[in-house]
Amino acid sequence: MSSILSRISTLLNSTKTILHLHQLHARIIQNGLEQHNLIINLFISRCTKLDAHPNHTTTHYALSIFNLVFHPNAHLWNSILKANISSLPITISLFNRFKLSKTTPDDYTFSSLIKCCSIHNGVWEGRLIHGLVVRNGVLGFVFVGTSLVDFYGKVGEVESARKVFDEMPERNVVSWTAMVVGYLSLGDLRSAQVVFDEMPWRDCAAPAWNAMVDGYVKWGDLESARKVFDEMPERNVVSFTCLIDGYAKAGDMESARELFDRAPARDVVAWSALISGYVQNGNANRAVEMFVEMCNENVKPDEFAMVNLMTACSQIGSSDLGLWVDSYVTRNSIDLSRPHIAAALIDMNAKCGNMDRATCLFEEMPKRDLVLYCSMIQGLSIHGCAVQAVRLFSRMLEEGLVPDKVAFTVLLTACSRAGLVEEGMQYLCSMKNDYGLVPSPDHYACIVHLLGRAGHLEAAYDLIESMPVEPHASAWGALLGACRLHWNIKFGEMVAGKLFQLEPRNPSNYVLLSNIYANANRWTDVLELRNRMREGCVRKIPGQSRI
DNA sequence: ATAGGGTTAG
Repeated sequence: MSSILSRISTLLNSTKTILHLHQLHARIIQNGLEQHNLIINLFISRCTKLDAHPNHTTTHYALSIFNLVFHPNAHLWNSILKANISSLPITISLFNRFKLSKTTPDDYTFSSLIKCCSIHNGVWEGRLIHGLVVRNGVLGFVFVGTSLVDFYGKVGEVESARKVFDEMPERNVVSWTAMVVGYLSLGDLRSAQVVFDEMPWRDCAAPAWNAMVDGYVKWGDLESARKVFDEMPERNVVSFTCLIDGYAKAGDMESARELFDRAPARDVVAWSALISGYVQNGNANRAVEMFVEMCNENVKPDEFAMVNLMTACSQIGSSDLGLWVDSYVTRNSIDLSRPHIAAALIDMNAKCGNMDRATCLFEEMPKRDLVLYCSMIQGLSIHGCAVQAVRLFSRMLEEGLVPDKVAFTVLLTACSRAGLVEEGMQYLCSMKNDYGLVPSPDHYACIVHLLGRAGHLEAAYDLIESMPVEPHASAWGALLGACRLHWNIKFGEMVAGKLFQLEPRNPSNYVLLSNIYANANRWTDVLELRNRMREGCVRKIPGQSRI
């Protein structure tokens, strides 16, 4: 008997696939061990380890086998709770069954339960379990106390976290770190720093140091982040990544790059911090180069890195590069069913001019959400298929999706590109009346552009004057562009006058008006404008014209 | 005799 037991447990340890699990399950039944707590426990633990990634088939499998055990012991109950930590309701109902059984929950039980509440933001459940922890006399266990500190920190009740922390009879590095992280997540940097400074064994608490660096970065205090970083006794990849990310977000790519070169190791996350920095700071070409370099150093890109690459390509807009990235994504079995990845891929194909591919991807999605629709509508509108874009918006409404501000910006831009005056005005009304959205200056600028291009300069002017929001320079700018389009001197002068007040240093406004004058052969006026431009140190930067 | 736990970058 004991030999079969040790054979099965050895086999379990080397189990890699679901097929192996099924074979072992058969063997367990053959030997009449379905009621054997230890074997079933090992089996369930193995299921949990194989279920690190989505589709919870092995978790369901584990649960079905657990349900056949008549008298599970506390170990087995704890294992099945841990296996189902990704679902709060299942965990709670299992725990209720556990309480009704003859066995009693222990410290292991409660730390799993609290962790589950903390993952799922179960504030109410967590408080309830805190009460049970006290009643069951397990509050003194370090793991239980630490889980509670972590839980209260995550749900934003840092005072409760502090209370548990202060009352803990025994604390270790992890407890202290959880307390620091709790303060940091609420932005209470001072309290975090105080706890961090009092922390014993601080030199061997890398996670706490990294959390401090990350916290200062997240709350915008790059200097303090740097200070903590420089004081660290030992820095690992994470430490470097936190700070690289901070510099990248602040637009200081030189410092980011310098740190990156100094990092002891470079994993995908470190590379991504730098690459996304280049993307966000408008240096898409550099981002693509870095991506290639990363691949050459045998660092395998994950989904996050791929989204960065696709965003960079969208900015560059090269059709060839877009096709290459598309085939790269497909070859490397990146999960296209995840909406944000599919959205990035569709957006990239659309911006790179590969509309057929974009349409194909869009139609083949099992489900289309708002973001996906917006990418597609924008793609069509960029490529002069604005009528189709507007039609797609209607289809989106038919599917029951509710448009937001971004959706309307995309839609109104499409209308203005296609010269759909009536539709545009209707959608602006619908936005206010049907969806309760307040049009932003950008939305108004779209409509002004639309009216202006169609030659309704007066209507556009009236719209700007009647805007409930502060008229943004972009609305006036759109109108001035329209005045140039129709060579209208009267409106042009009036609008330009407003713009010279709003943004006296923007050269395109001067250039537009001077074009209008030139067209009417009013060369004295052109000359006078040139002088005004020079006096105000306004210089036209080549390629920055607004039209 | 035997099994299981809390913190950590994008």
